[in-house]
Amino acid sequence: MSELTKTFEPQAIEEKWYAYWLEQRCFEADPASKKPGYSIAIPPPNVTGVLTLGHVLNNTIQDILARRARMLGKEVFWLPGTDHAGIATQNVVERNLRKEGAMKHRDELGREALVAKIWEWKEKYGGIIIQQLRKLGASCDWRHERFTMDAPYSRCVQQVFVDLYKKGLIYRGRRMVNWDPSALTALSDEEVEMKEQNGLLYYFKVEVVDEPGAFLTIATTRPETIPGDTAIAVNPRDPRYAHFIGKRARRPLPVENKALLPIIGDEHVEFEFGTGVLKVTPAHDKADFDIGQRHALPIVDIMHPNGTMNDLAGVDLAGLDRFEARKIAVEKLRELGLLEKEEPHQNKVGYSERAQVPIEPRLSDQWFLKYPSQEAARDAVASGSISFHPERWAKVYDHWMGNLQDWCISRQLWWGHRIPVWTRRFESEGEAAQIVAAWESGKAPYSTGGHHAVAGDRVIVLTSDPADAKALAVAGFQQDPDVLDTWFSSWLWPFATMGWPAKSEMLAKFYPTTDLVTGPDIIFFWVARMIMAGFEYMGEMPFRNVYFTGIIRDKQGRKMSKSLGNSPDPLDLIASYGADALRFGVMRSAPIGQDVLYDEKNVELGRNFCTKLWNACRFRQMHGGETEGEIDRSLLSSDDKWILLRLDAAIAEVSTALDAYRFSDAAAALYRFFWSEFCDWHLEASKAALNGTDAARKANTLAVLDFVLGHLLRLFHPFMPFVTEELWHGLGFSADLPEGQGGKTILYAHWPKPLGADFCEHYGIDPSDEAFASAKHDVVNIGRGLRRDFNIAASKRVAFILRPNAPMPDHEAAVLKLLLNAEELSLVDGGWTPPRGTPASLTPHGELFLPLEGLIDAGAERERLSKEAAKVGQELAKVRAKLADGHFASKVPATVLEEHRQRETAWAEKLGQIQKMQAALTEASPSP
RNA sequence: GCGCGGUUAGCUCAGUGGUAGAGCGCCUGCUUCACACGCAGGAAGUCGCAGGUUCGAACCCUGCACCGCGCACCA
Repeated sequence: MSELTKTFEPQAIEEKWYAYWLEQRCFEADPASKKPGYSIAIPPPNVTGVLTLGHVLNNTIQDILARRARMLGKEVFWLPGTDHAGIATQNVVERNLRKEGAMKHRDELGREALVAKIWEWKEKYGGIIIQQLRKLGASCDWRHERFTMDAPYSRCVQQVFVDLYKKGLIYRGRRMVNWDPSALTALSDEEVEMKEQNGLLYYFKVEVVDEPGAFLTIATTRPETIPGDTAIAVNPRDPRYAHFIGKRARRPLPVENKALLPIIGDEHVEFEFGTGVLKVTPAHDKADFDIGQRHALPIVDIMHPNGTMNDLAGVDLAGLDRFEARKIAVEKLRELGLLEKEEPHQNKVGYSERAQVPIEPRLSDQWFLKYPSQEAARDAVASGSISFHPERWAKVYDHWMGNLQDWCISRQLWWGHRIPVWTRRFESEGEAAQIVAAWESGKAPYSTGGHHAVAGDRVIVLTSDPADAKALAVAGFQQDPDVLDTWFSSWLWPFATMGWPAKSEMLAKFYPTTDLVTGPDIIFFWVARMIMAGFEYMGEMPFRNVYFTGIIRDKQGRKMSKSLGNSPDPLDLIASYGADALRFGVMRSAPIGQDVLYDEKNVELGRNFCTKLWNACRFRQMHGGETEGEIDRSLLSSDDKWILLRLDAAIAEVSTALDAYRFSDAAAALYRFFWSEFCDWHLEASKAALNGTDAARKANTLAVLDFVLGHLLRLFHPFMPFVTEELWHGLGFSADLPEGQGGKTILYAHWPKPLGADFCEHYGIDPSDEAFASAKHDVVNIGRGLRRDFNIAASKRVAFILRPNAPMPDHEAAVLKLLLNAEELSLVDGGWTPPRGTPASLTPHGELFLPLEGLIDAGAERERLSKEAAKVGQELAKVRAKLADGHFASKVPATVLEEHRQRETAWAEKLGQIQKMQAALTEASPSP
């Protein structure tokens, strides 16, 4: 037991204990343990990332879950790691290389050199966020840190690709995809964010050449794509236009190629929108592409991949950016006299989630996946086998699962898992078949587990074995240049990190994981896909519970962002307030299922709270004595019993809240119990005995304090690991405990159980004891109220007189005296009459008087009493009115009726008392 | 358009049928021997609006308004 310093300095103890925990190997999970397993796989942060408040929220929750599970006797495995985050990481490194002048464009470096540069960068900076998590106190098993591009992990990814291909679920196809013209890659539907745009709707007319003099007016938001139009469509049921179907119209742009377009009928066209006439651009719009397919229309692609117009767009537009081209196209239409009007129009445009540029629908060859194990994945959540918190996200999940679109998994990037597909074109189909036949009877240029297929004169080989690459190259095969969507690797996270495809002992012990803590924004990207992968490859769900955090916003409710500068650095906050303060502050303000409005005030509150805890423990320590002495039931005061009952309630409340993932409720319960109940009442009350002369009573009071603190520190530990560990040792709680139960560290101290009936019986604690102590609190509050009403400074020590309803033991009265800051508290019997006009108030323990020794201000007392009488009279009238209502008396449940009657009695008694005092006052000094 | 949240004190939020709550902020007093990162007090709310159910509604039902977020191929 070392002496606690006067002020709490978090920085010193944080470092000390984290090092201690690592050295003692406290976070290391043993798959051979007999204890029940508990596991969490961290949502791997982007390897380029730095810690944000979002990470703080997310990882604090995981740490609370992990630490509590440890205290509950589980074998805990919290798996840490990072994600290679394809586009984001490649962007960051490319930007840095350009800034350094190392390159202007990635083509200068070439694929291999750039990827090498990114690895270099990753080795140098990729550990930052991991180090930061340690500062926060995260109790991860660092021996198992994983990265989604570790060699074994990469192999898992490619093996899954090969397997899904063999199952016919992965295919290559020429389809409309979401094209990011800035990153020059395809994206999945989920990576496209729809944004409201204030744009213009342009009305222009086209001449119907087969009906001289007839024109059709078309409304479009994208006039720059006119050169790519290959038809005009109307709804065949539209009487205005049906008769034009089959005729031809002249496309106005490009001016040098005014092609004739067929007018076709298609149900897709809405009557009401615009003019009801649609220009069809199969190469640049998904819906138009579908129409094109239905009508076998040609596809004219008028754009380069980077979003600039190509030669097919015509001389006026070629080379221009698509938005610049829009302006020019409009000008041209105006010059041609074909532009009728333009009107403001609000529409939604897909943006690349990352690059924040508008997506261009583009026809390209990509790899697609039909999701596996859809049914099992959907059922698991619908049936509650996997439970979502808050539950409402299950509905969102279910809706998405019911409308699954094939997943575009190829990306035209360099950083990521290379698609494990090699192809070679042969002279003829015959030669291809011959080669393959030779492989089938002899030696193929790839290892077992690989797979090949023939498509005409092309032979395709899939293999996940990195050693095969050379052999295939020698055999003249070329690997697909694309990489896989990052999420195609992260969806394997819960098992690819634990040794899969081997049947590892980690998997046996810790799969499925227990809890997943993540944001609802990646419910489709990650959560849903992990569930499908889990069922497909492990035959089982990847996790049992999913807790969705809110999003951290600033005080004004805006998302945190670098550009707004409203995103504080958690490390700065830890430096100035301490990690425990940050954790507790954030958790206290993060209600389940709601966004968190971040305010530094919350961290300040956390800091104040840690300091208060520190000082309460110092207070205990300053009174010396033995740690955790025997509690003698015969010496328990009502305050002791009260705080034990409150502790019991707090244990239950905190445990229930944590079981239900209601972290802010648990934090609030801890706050209330410690501050309002323990410090404000019990600690203050205990001073009577601690500063008294009765040594036995003092020792017993300390024993109770220790009992409560010992439980309190354990309840707090998951929220505030550092300060609780320091105090645990500082107060000597670790001294007598076995190593695995709190002796070495509070980490393994048992999570408190509700005290229970046996405990209460053993110590002679009865629920009525709680009432007795609460009644004492009332006496104190009323006494302080009297002081206030008569303007007696809190520091001025006055005498109080109590006429108790029942005998009041000396040690109980001593507490009242102390809390009233009274010079003296005299107990008088029923026969005693106060000097006339003495301020008095009825308390649950009897009448309390404040004798003012001739200083009575009769006017003030009269005023006070009449104010109080009015208030009490009002309450009494309210409850009487209810009771007088016949409906009420006849319909209300007996308990409620009884409660109202008691209330009536209480108010009536109170009023009678006040009236008696008023009468006494009048006798003393008749009102003027 | 459909769906999901939300609307309670100046701010952030608890409160799911029976006497409106907490933290912060504000105001007053206090350096009282653990803590001024503190202590003791105080002011402050027609519980978004309108109906309905009920003896009784912040709470249940219906409708509406406003805020936020998803989903959806109206160009």
